[in-house]
Amino acid sequence: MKAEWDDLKTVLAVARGGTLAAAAKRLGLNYTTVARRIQRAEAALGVSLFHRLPDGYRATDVGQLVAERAATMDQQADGLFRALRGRDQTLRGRLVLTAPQLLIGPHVAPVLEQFSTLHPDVEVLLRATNDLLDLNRREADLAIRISRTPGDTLLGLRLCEQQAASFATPSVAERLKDSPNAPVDWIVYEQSPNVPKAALEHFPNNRVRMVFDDMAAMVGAAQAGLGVVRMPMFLGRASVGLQQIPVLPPQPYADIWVVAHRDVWPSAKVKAFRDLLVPWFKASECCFVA
Amino acid sequence: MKAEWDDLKTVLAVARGGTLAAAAKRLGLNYTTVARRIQRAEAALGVSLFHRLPDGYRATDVGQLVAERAATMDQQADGLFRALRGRDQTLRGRLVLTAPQLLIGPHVAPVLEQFSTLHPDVEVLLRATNDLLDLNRREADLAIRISRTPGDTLLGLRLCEQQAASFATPSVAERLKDSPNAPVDWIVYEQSPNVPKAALEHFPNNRVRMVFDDMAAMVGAAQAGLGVVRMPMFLGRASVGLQQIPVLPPQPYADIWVVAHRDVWPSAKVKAFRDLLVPWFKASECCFVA
DNA sequence: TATCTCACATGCAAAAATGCATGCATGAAA
DNA sequence: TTTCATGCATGCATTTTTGCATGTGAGATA
Repeated sequence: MKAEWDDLKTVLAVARGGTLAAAAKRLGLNYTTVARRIQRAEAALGVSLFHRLPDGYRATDVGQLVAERAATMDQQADGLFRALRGRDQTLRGRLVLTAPQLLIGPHVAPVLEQFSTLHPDVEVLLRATNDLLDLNRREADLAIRISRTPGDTLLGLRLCEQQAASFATPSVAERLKDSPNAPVDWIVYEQSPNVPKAALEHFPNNRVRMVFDDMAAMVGAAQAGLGVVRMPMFLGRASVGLQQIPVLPPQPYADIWVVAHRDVWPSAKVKAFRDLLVPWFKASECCFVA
Repeated sequence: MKAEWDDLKTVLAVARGGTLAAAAKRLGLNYTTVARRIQRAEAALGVSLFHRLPDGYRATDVGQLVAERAATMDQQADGLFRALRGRDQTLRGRLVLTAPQLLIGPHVAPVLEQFSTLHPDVEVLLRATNDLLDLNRREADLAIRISRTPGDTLLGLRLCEQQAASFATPSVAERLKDSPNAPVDWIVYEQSPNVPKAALEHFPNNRVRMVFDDMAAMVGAAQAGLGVVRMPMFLGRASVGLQQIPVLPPQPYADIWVVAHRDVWPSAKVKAFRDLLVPWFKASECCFVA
């Protein structure tokens, strides 16, 4: 009959995670604690909320109902925390950023250094991932994304346009120049697993040699001389041992955006970071296009 | 960075109550605990939520914001708990009723006895008050009310119509009969502090002798011979030492309703109680009208 | 069949939250 | 002025909650 809201939150986490361990991880608790909170909630409500299965907890009908309501409470709480971050005008405390791994080294790190020098009391936490972290759930305050759409509830600024081209080792380039009709070996990205159409114009003899699901690995494969990779200009130029080859003429690629939830956008820390990021990318625009 | 939802709930309670003690009472906690939760919330959010004033806690702007969001979370939680009660099909556990004090003795108690005999595993908690308990907030499952409107989000059944009339002691009645033109002394209710208009037709010589804010006290005053009281038929008839007098002919009075929140309405316990209550009032309708 | 992993239950010790008693400040009443 | 009531802060003992270590059972793998 006592602490109820936190128990509801716990029920939601277990319903979402499917196991005690997953829920505990998300909540930052030990799974034992989660198990006991579920027990307590069930005792307090007088109903069973989960089926105990060998491979985890599955919500009962009632559990589902509770989880749904708790989910809307969760949205409210998220909205509140976002609003609080948004009106935070201090330049102290933590700022959570996320950016694609491959963009960070060459083009974000310098901004990070500037920022931390200018605002030494801000602790920057950088999540380097291609996953789209949920800015609604405050998984990050600010995201740098390579994408054609900034999002729905999000605000964004386009940092710069981008182009993609074909890159390979000098030896591969040499071979291509010597025998233009020899087949071109491609290493392609899982999400667009075909030879780019524009390549077919001048080099009709193409074939897919490998399909990768990770761009960093593709860079490595290209560096090892396994074939040609279509990648953003900035990446090919920043990868030692690779050079642009004329198989694929420079073509439009998804732009680079900085986005944040509209609630969080006005926060001083977020604004301060944007204020460094935007001119930096404007200045280095030439790295991204031919 | 840990337990947050319960702290939000606490912030809401303090913002509503104005003092730690009031919030603690509502939450069923010691006020010390409430104070510490507020501290914790302020530390976690890094902002001040309340002004510490000599006469209590007053929310800051941010505190207000937090309280508002927490209020909508609270509504969600209430909705959830109501939904859970509504789908509870057991005839065990607690059932919370509320009814006007004066109606309980003569006309609700017999139903209570029937009910507890039929369903011995249900623990009935009766809140005897004229306050309109908030059925949205689950202050009661089921309410018996004397009112012209069942409410907005509530469902209701009209148990019976009612009439009011004038009552006094036999000696007062005697005096009236002997000298019809002598002034009639009224004890009136604060909420309609005038002599009923219908009384003026046959007895033009009326005056307000006293104004009371409590109907039970008015019954007592009438029994002590202080004057004439307009009251519901059932009450006058059930009060020893009082008799109906012809000053005020029977006139319509607010009906008696049984109401519950629409979410809670289908609960087995609520339904079982209604199923006894409705026929009982139908059978005793004659007590309420002339 | 033996072994490994995963998910969970349970007992116990550490950590945290809670309640109580006491003391202080303010404003109202005697 | 003194006294009382209200509202809150703080120190300390108790209760509750939490985390860790260990053990169990189901299913996959060798």
